[in-house]
Amino acid sequence: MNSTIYDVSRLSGVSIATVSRAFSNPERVREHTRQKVFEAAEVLHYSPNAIARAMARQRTDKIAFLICKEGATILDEFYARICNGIMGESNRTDLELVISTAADWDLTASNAKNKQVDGAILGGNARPELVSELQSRGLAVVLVNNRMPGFDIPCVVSDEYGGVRQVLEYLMSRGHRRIAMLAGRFSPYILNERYRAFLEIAKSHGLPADTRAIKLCDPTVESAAEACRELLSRPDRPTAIFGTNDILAAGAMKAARRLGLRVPEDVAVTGIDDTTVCGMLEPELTSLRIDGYRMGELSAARLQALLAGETDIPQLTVVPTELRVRGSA
Amino acid sequence: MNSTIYDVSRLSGVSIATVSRAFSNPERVREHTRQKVFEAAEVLHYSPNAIARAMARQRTDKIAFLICKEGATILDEFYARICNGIMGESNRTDLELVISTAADWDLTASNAKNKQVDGAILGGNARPELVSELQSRGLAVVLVNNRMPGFDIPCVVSDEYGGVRQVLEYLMSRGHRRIAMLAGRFSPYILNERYRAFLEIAKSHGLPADTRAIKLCDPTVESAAEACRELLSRPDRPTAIFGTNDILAAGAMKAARRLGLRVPEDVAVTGIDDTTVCGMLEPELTSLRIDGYRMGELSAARLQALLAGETDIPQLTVVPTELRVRGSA
DNA sequence: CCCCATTTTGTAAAGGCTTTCAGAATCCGA
DNA sequence: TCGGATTCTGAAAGCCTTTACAAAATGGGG
Repeated sequence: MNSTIYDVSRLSGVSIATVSRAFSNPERVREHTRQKVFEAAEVLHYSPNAIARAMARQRTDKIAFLICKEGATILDEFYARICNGIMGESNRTDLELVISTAADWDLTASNAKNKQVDGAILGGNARPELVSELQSRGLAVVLVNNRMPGFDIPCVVSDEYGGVRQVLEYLMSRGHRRIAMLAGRFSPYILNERYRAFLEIAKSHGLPADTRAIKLCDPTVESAAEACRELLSRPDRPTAIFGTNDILAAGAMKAARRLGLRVPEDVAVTGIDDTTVCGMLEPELTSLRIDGYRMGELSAARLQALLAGETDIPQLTVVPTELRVRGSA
Repeated sequence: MNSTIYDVSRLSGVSIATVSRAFSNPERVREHTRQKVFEAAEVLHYSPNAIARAMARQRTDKIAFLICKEGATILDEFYARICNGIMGESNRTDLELVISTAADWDLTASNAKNKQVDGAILGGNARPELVSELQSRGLAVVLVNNRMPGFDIPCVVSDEYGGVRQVLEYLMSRGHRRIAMLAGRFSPYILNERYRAFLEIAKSHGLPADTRAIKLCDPTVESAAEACRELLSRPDRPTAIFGTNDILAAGAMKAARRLGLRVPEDVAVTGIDDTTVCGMLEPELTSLRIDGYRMGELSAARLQALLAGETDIPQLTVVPTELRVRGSA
């Protein structure tokens, strides 16, 4: 069906070894010969068979993006952005990408083995055992939106601490002093970073921010609305609610409206992620942009570097955030 | 590193051919022998090498999902759902999935050739030439959320006509007579289906629905809000706005609010897709659920059937819709 | 014009599995 | 117990590249 290296060899009058080199190590074949080879290839519509190549090279040029997150997947806009970034970068470096959920890989070890990939990017709350398992199998591994102390592994994260500061300083600049954080139970890493940052920064600015100022809730609109109702019913009602993502912030806005409070006049609301929903809410939601696309790109680049055997790969890459001010705060 | 079929052969005392059969055609090897093989495999942590298998079989068990849509990708929640469905199904049937945008495949034919896949699912507005190209290359092709008359190809779509009817009949049951459709410039197929359905159904129910009742806009919140402003400023203002997706509906709600109109009292609003944003809007958005996940599953199943050489594969599969009534209408 | 150092090219052996074909083992009825 | 029909198993030929290793060609300097 498709022509092979032999066909090209025959037509161009050189050996298959030379054809092979013309394609994968052009500089190792003389200009004139290379020309002939490419012409023949052109005529025959030849292009190297990736499978055979993988077979011979013992390398697939294929990587996996594993989303380690209960329930959610690519449906989470933030992860979809990361995914997009990975796709962009891997496309650029000619790596093939397979996307999967960690669950799929955990279930059947055999399955995991079958998907022959050279490396994997683990997004979110990856289990350390999974990392060990993969590394011990000789795979290159990179973490995105997570860190794993004690592991020798490149991580790509956003500047959670700085981001929280941006939000808080903005709110303070608008005169807010009673600021509450509505924290979703996300992956431990993210939850912890934002929680800690909030307390530290609030404290350092002399805000009355003990742990009572932080309210945990499940990562759904309803749970957030419910939790926020409680917050807004306190005698010393907060003047600003800082949702740790846009969904929670939307829940906060709902709660406010149900209580007859106006946003942002009576209570300001901010989110994190800057998802598309921000522009659909009324008022539009002020949100901290986390550059998921860039995080994806960078993690793919790190993995690529790992595969290329580069040394001195940064163990930690931090992507800056940016506050997008809109009507809600 | 990894053990091979030879290791298993040696340890179990049978030939590699038998080991191979034990794994891919278990019924063709005697119970007793099979047992021995599996035990040895267990001990050696052997599992067949997918690359080598693909090489020998001349088949990759790998399929591609191509999103044919300018700009948007997996970031579009609806497509993410389709994608999820495809992932679920292909996981079930042990097919590997690569996700890509049509743009990536168009750019370099060579590239497309390199990704050796057995088949492809084209989502959205695929170019007929791309289909011909792929089919002529011997790939199995399936269309999802699109149809292509004149092509011999299975298509999986949602019941656009029925869905539009559900929405209109619901609105009419609530007493609405002046209903306007806010139609986004999506893929020609979808736009046309919804447009036509609206006109036919409205007409058949004696609604004053000429083409003036349909307003086209770009698929963004702002464009929708702008278009809707015009609709709502007419002397015979519509009492209901039927957005052809949730983003447009959100835009309609914005426009209404800007004009001081209450939703749903002064103007009812409905959307399509039932995306997560519905629950975040205030009031919550009544929307027509299109089962993207199911569409994905079914298209993967069709592709699988095609690959399995099955005959009598339905050329058209229609997935039913369901109206989710919430506060906005 | 020869010789040695360099490039360039070719030969042949993997790489791990599937599958055809033929021979070996097994089963069944008589 | 024997013959023939079945079912199992094994040897070997691919599948398409890459890559030592070795041979051939090329280029310069003397």
